[in-house]
Amino acid sequence: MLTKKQIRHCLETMGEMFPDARCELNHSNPFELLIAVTLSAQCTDALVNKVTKNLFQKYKTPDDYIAVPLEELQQDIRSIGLYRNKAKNIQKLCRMLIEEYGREVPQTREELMKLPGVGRKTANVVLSVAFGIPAIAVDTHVERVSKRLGFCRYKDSVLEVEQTLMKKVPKEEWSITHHRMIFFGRYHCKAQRPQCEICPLLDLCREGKKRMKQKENKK
DNA sequence: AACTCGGGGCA
DNA sequence: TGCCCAGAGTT
Repeated sequence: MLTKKQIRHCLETMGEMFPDARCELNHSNPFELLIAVTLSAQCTDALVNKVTKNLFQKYKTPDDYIAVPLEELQQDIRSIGLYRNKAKNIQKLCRMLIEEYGREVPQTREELMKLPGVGRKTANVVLSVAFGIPAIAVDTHVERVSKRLGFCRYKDSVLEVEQTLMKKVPKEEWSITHHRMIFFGRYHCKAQRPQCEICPLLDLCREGKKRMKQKENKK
């Protein structure tokens, strides 16, 4: 496990590697962000943005989403995987916003997670990106990077990864931290072919050192 | 903890 | 073709 100081160094380096790290999902208000993040599960944000470009022209409010038949909304997001369930969830979610939350996106994790299709990760993205409330959204990238570098233990659950990060990173940096780790994970510390050879963090990365040693033995 | 949903993008 | 993608819900 890395120390707080080492983790800080890692995060700063990631910030230098990806100075523009931020949420890339199209949105102009919390409601649109909520829809976009819900759609983004298990698919790339580029694809989500392609769909929401037209979607947000047609649907502005929760009422708009439930005014059409389910089949129509499904067709409108058809190019995204899992679109049947996602369309169903969005309509259910919009009904809840109308009936229980006065058409406003709730601003607590507990309430957000009551919405269908909204888990802990989505709730944390909405909190931090839409409302500026400190949160660390742990997706596959954040989890993988945390485990490879040694921010946490290999066996940690997603929730444990989040709790460890919150403990080791100052609150003011939670939001930027998850974006930096996501960019680092997506473009550099990839799931398939991590670029350890050119990684500025190789010296303190337990997985990287292991991989480089294995490579050395093969020669 | 394991399984399922799922079309598009990329090697 | 095969494999993965800014997960969530159910068993």
